[in-house]
Amino acid sequence: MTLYDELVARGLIAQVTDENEIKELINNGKATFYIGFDPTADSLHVGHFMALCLMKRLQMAGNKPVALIGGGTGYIGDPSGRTDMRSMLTPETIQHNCDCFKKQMERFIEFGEGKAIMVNNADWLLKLNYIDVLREVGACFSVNRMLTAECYKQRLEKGLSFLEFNYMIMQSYDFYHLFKEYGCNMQFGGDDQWSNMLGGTELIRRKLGKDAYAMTINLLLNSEGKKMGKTANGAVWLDPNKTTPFEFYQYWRNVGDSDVLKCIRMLTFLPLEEIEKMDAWEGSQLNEAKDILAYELTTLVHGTEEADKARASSRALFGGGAEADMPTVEIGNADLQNGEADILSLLVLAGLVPSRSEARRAVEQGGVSVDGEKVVNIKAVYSTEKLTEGLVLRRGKKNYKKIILK
RNA sequence: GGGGGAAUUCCCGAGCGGCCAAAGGGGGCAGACUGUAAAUCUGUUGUCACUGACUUCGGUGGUCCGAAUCCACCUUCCCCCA
Repeated sequence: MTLYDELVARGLIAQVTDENEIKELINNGKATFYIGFDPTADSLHVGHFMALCLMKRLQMAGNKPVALIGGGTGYIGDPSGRTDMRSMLTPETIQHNCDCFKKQMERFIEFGEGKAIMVNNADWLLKLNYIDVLREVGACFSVNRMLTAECYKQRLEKGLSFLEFNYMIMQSYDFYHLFKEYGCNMQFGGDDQWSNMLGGTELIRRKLGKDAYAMTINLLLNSEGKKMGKTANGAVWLDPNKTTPFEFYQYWRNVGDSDVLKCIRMLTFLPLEEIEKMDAWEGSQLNEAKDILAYELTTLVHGTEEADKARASSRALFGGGAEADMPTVEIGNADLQNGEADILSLLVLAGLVPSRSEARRAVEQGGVSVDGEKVVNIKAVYSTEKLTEGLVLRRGKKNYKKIILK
């Protein structure tokens, strides 16, 4: 099976500019391609992870990856797929985010001589001269055409600043620049990038009379059409300090039935034959598939050791086994009153609830247990002795913390 | 530059000068049912010393016994005309 066919089989490919030419290039390791990452946060997330995996797959097939960090485009903010304006980032934040991205990417992709290269578009975008750009590049773009691009359409209703309107031109300029500098002939990205990417191929054609290609991968959507990799508290991050390996594992362990196989196909490197077998699974058997998905991804992102720990904790908690590797919170005597602590304080100290009011509600609604026993009395107190031994607090079905007095 | 409108609790969005911690929906959380899934049903969703008190309705002052509701100024956003 060729690389291209595999990408199709995994459901990754969304749109391509010239299927035959792209097949020819990537299947034979002849592509030098780039994927851009704008430093909008201090950690990569699942969407970036998909792009990095794609990069890896192509690299394994002999293609040359260029990872572009958007230190320059970060100053503008991509309006694609957004209904509101992005808040402007300060230069310091952008720099910091770029550094974070760089570190994380190095874990997934091999950079160096003859391998992947990393570039930052700040290096060429920031020193552009406005008038020069207008004459050289601006002349190649038709505002009429740009306005019909999908990414601007919805913003025409809500308002689009001139700053953001220029994003497409900057991204196109990147492609043009990389084409000239590194012979970069392809650009990949999320499907929301399609119009921006076409801008680049178009610019290259106009300026240089040469062909370059673009290909987008499907965004990871759940069966309801919502973007995956998001929780109520924000994104699922790759940075273990922002999303712990356990939380990361749990996110994937808890995906909906209808999304498991799709996720395995798109996000893991498991052979397709193996995935085909799982396709027949139904009902509670899918739990096994979810376990595989969670374990595979946690391994890819955090390494085998962390994945093993996360899986062990998860099984212990939900399988009723031992309390292995439970997140633990230490408290001191200063947190006690008269040598004891009441349940509400403990819940707050453990970080299981944000306030005493929430703690009260949780207890009143029967959602709290200590060492496996449901707590109904909001005035329940625990002695120094018990606390020294450690208590396992639980709020709801999925939130556990061990609390211990030091 | 001229004219008009809007800013409400996580989001959307009601809100008569007292009965407003503020309708309704979404989302979140908890419970039941389950497979750590989905769907459904129920409760809950500012804080605390919790049958009471305190702090919230863009900001600052003011009117009033009393203001999210009235007035002034400021800030921000949107729309129409140029």
